[in-house]
Amino acid sequence: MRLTTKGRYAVTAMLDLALQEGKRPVTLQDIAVNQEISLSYLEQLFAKLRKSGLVQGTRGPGGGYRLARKMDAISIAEVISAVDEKADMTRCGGNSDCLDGEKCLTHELWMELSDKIFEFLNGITLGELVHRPEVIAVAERQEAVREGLRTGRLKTVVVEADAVIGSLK
Amino acid sequence: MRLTTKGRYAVTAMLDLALQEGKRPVTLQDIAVNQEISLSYLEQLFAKLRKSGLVQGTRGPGGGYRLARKMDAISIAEVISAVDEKADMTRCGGNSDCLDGEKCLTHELWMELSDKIFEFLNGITLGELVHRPEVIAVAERQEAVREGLRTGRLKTVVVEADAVIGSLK
DNA sequence: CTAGAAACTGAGTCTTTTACTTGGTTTTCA
DNA sequence: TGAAAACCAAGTAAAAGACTCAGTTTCTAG
Repeated sequence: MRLTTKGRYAVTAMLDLALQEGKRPVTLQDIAVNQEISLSYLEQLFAKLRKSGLVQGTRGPGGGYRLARKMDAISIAEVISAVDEKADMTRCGGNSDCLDGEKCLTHELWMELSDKIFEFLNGITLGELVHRPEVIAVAERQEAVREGLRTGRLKTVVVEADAVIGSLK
Repeated sequence: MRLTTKGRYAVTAMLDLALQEGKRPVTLQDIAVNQEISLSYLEQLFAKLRKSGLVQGTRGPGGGYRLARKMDAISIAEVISAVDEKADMTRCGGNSDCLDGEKCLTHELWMELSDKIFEFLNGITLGELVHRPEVIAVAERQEAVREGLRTGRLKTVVVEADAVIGSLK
């Protein structure tokens, strides 16, 4: 899971689409002006977004792009990994075939972290960002749960978490 | 908060130090061999880590690097931002002085996400990664639960996430 | 029915970042 | 005192990022 300005461009562009949901499709020209980014570069990014099934384009005048799914069903992780080159972040391909104990241990630890980051971003949707008050609240509670686990206040936290979960239903 | 292979190098190198805590200081030569990365590049990364007060080097034979603080007091976010050029991810400098409403709205949303990611990585320490992988596992389950509750698809979510992760490797 | 608006495509270039190379100096230990 | 290590700085090669140009297709508004 890489995280660069390229991913940012993709996410903000997708947010642009989300914000115009319901209206006419959004042209890349519009986004290019909004984000101060070249039209052609955007076209390249959107080619990838389209191939990943996140976005749907219609040609001709009055055309443009729309989200292919509801914004609540599109996660940040999906958007970012759509435009990222999936370079091997471990150099041992995650195959754990670098038998040099020490080396592969750190690789394993890294991948654990990497997965965690992915899960985190996979748990946030465009919809949440757009309707943000709840996002922050939920995310903060989530953080509190984790924090509690680390510091050893396990039981109270679980109780709190249950309360939170209850309130979500 | 950027996240590239450079950040990965820094984090895994710090993990190397953490794993050797208590023993003799670790030489960059060792890390270079472990991580299959050039010595001089490592030196550059460690220059930044040292300037950020994360690491402490001792010269001469028998010398090397140690963590400057306890591993539980060093967060992943600190490590990554130590080696990252803090390029402006928003292009409006976060000053919200790009008055073009639409444009700055997406910037604001992005920064909200960006802050969230930082907080997330700031809440994970080297010590956690080294000592308590269980905690992270638990946190992952938590995330999956939350996701499931929101979308109503409880069981399938974990499976899907696994599939996505798999396709990235 | 047609002119133009948009999505699509691909090749090539410039820029920035990443990663490495080289060739040092200092410090400290054995 | 010689070697092992951290430190330092300048330059280069390679990769990724961002853009330019030059088109073609598709469709719709007029």
